[in-house]
Amino acid sequence: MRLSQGVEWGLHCALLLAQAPDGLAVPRRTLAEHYDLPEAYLAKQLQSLVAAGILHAVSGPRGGYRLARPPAEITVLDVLDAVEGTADPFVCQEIRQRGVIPVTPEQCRRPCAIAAVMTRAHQAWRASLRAVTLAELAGRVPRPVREQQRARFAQLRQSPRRAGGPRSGTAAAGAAGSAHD
Amino acid sequence: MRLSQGVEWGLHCALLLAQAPDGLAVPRRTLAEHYDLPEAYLAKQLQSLVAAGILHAVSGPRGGYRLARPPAEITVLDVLDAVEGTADPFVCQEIRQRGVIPVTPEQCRRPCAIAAVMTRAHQAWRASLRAVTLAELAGRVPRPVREQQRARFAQLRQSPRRAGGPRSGTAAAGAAGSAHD
DNA sequence: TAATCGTGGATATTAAATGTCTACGAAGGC
DNA sequence: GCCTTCGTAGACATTTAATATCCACGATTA
Repeated sequence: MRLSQGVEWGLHCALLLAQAPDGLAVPRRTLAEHYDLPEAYLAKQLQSLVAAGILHAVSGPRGGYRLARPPAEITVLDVLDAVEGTADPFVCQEIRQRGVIPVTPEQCRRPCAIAAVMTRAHQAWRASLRAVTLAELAGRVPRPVREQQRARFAQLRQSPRRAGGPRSGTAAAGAAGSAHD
Repeated sequence: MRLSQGVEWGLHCALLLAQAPDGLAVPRRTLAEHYDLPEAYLAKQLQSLVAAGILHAVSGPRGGYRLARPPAEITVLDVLDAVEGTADPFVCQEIRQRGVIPVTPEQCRRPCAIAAVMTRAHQAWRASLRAVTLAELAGRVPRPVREQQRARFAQLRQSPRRAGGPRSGTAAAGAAGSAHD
């Protein structure tokens, strides 16, 4: 059992957008560069978040992605459900009914105890993720990291192209110990 | 994210063994027929349970599998860990450190909040599974199903071969509404 | 000694995750 | 109106894991 990469990508991108000023749209390329992710594949993951109503996509110049609602109203579970789906990782195949001597459907009115236990565990997992919002996560971002991001967003507002700034000029400064999250 | 079939197989087989009398060993073929599972692949899953110290394998004629310890001392989590491993389904790739402006390792002394949230959820999931033992699950098996199994185990003790009994003779009776779990 | 078992490894098959590419439509600036 | 910057949608290719099968081998018992 393993969660796809899209979960980490989606959570980090959503968390980054949660720290963007008001309604600023962040282009996909900027997000991809920020975390060194394949832009084309990231597009797929972000589409899921848009379809789920977590992100809002803006077309055209100065376009990009922004949160569809306040960070305090988006839980980690919301992002998980959008990227991974809401299905229980345990899929009961009812092998009780398949054997040499199959259980009759009447005896299966109540789902088998095993499936019940697995479902309860899944609910506990979901409840834990539902208890945390993007706003709370944003509050835990270290101050220096947050300020670095603020500068990045400012750049974005001024020059619509090459959101990371001139690559050659900032290479030295970037390697000197800047931070993001 | 999805759990492998082996989880359901392992849980059902362990639950069945939990209902077997004292130290009776149940051959793999019997288990496979009981749930209509591919015997060769089931062997792989059972090996994991043996390696984890949950099952004990007995070689030779009258051999098979039995629980390595009392059902009350085997939790659902034990089986899950044996079959699926104990790894967190969320693997943090620390994409914070990979971007155009990487976060310095010093700023990552504390694991990123996102990973922390995911880990906590995983712990909640595990705690939920750890709270249930095979003995408790066995107690929830319907009475008629349990008695059917008792008869099956008795057959096993008497005739070492063809644990399911003569296939042709029991076909009609088997379809008439017998039960197992 | 022969028959019944489980073990371990090699191998094939299938499904899903991962990643890329291209044509297209939407929206703003000139 | 036209062009550029964007996201969208779908068709692919690639990689990895799950699923499954098979066989030679050792252990055990009648």
